[in-house]
Amino acid sequence: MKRIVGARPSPLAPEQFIDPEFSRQVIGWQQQHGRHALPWQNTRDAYRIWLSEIMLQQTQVAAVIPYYQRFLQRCPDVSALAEAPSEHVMALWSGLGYYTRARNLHKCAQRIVAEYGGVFPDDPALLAELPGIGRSTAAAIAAFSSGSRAAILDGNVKRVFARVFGIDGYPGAKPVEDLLWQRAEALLPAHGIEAYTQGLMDLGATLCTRSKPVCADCPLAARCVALATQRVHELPQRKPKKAIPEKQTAMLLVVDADRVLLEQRPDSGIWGGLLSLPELDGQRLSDRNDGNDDNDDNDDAPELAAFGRAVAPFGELASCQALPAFSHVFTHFRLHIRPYRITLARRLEMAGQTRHVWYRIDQLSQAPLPAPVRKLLLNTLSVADLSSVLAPG
DNA sequence: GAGGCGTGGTG
DNA sequence: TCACCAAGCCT
Repeated sequence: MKRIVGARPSPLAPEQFIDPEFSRQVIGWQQQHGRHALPWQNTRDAYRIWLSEIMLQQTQVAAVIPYYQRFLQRCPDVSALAEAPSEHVMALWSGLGYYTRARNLHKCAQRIVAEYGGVFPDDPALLAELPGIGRSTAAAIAAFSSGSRAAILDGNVKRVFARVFGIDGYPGAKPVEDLLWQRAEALLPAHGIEAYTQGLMDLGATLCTRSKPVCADCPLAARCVALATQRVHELPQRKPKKAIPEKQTAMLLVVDADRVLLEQRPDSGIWGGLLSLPELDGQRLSDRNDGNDDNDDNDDAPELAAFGRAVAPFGELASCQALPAFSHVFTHFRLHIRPYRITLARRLEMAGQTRHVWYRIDQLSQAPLPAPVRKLLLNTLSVADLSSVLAPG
């Protein structure tokens, strides 16, 4: 860091927090008790480290591991990923959630090839300019792949710092987050950034957990403000929560011979860029505040004519059968889904460009589907339709 | 700067 | 059954 000659440190300058003992304790603990055998460890391959960091954003280790290994099999390096069709990338991500990550991952791979000759830069500031890589993820990638000295500040670190230093307030609030970044920068070790960075993550994931933290085993217990003041359970302060809205939609399960009708969703919005079932116009994500629960199929069920109009571009409606309704809860709203099984008298050729596709039922496992839609299709199409595909003649 | 964006596990 | 949680980034 540059220093203007003659300038004196302000009262809150990072120098105030320099504390070599802190990183020594974290590093020592990590080497003895931290995690050393995760699939993305013991490598300096920036591609593998980057992929793991993106998958791990807001996602737990156990959920990531199978996706990570399958992804690496199909796309073993950044060139393979850059050249892969977008639909393959989305299919590999299908079920992991936060699908903008997958589209940004693909874009990022193409930029690494085009702008950096397929080699990830070491500089965290350059990494942070790439799509899907923010300040913290850039620092993690740089630290693990090239030993660059840069600070991370993810949920684990925020929780550890809030407790060890007794920091009040919601860590997502700007002033609190600024303070946390200041600490994170100031506490960086002169050497051993890899073990230190991994150690902070491991502490947060295995000891300093949100509920039931194992303070007895913590290397920072002796200096932990929250432990000393019996405030471990109330730090970090939670985000103030609001009631989530209720929304509903009618999904159309249109089957014809060995195919089911799917629709590509817009890139922005829920399930962006995935394939999903067509939804009834006017029902899609419309607000609904009548307080009814799931299985009141009759109250405001769509008219039969509405189904006929919805499928008109694809065929002539023969019959329509309501399937069991269910709900799916997102971070920010609850979606009530009413699925309907549609049978066509005859299928029409699709005219012009369309976001719709007749997808082979026996290929659905390859399709980039939202998790609840995949479940619905699996449950509904289990035997009858698959047998029509598999049976000869 | 607040809100949008998924999913599976857990108590 | 349900509320809450888990390695953030983008607009």
